[in-house]
Amino acid sequence: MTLDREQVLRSAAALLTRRSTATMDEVARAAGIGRATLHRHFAGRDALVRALEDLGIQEFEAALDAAVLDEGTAEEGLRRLVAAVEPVAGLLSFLVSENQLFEGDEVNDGWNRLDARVSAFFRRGQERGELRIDLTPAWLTEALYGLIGTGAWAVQVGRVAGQDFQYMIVELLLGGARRSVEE
Amino acid sequence: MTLDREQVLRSAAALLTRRSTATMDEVARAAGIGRATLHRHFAGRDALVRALEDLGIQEFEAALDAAVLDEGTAEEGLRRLVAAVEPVAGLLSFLVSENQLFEGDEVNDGWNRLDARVSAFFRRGQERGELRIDLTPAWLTEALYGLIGTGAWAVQVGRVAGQDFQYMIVELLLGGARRSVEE
DNA sequence: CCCAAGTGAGACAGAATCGTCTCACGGGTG
DNA sequence: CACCCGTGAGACGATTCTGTCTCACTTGGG
Repeated sequence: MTLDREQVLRSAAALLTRRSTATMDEVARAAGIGRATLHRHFAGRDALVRALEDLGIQEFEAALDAAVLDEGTAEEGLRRLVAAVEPVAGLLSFLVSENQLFEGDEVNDGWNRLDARVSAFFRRGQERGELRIDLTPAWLTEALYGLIGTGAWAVQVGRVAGQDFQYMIVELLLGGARRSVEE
Repeated sequence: MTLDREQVLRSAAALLTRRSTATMDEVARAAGIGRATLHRHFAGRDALVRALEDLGIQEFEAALDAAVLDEGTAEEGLRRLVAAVEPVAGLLSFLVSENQLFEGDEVNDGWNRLDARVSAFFRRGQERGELRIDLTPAWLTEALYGLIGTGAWAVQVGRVAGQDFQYMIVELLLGGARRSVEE
């Protein structure tokens, strides 16, 4: 009887990731609830997206915590991070592309905090000599987001096997970021 | 007096890349023309997107031709490709994200042809021993698209210097794809 | 100089979506 | 068992966008 708010948000994220113009009615149908009920819990589309943001930030932050980026090498940390992030990849990629919409009007500072943590992680890797220094932490951070989004989509359409998600991303990103002897 | 169709499409791409929900009126304003004129040349939003697709495919194909991927090493080919693609990066990233919308109903086969060319390029690189074989050509292709889109956005918001666009993408992607002695 | 073609601005109806409201239904609780 | 809260379904007006049309204006060619 009582609405499962989390389940609604997850199905909404899954739908909006594929089609960001989806109707409130479609979002409701996808969640298996009525449009009226959806409006009772989220006062309009903006509120829904805001709730998705909060959920995404919260889950991404949890993934960052779970990855304990401080421990071990940069490679180990990144592998843990990507593994922890995989279940949230769809939601995350939605928010990243959605962030481009909010034209600087109100950038969620929770997002900035996450950016800072990821960026700092890459910077530490550079300082320890584990990562190349000619690729900026900001770019590595953006590239990580982009690859996660691309990977999630590639898996969804069957272009990449789901079990290869982590491997593909980490190997590609890290191989590029890792200091190479040749060259 | 006569409408510059190409210029309209470019400004439309620039706008729609940032905000895919932009109104026909906004698209017209951005192009500096009236909404009526826009409708005279593109019968509806779908036709506009279709025209953008055609333009993007055409320009990407031209970039592929200009890059002469067959000549030289995979690294040289990729550098030429990214350089040739840079001016079209915005349009390209729009189409990639837009492609996710067309839910398989009518996949432009021109797009498949381009995919095949890029994918074949990576495969040749693998067969020649220049690229790692544990990352599939399909994934490398998707990753290239993703990084181009991410890079274009990062430059647009000032997170990455515009002059670093090519370097960042090629170094990251190639470093990951290139066979590494360590490991 | 005049005319034809293309354009911009605005009006207009139709369609789609939104947000709210009402009402009947059903499960859980006292 | 009866009550009550939350829900689904649908109606409703308001808003927004769309696509088409008209009309006056500008520009370039004859």
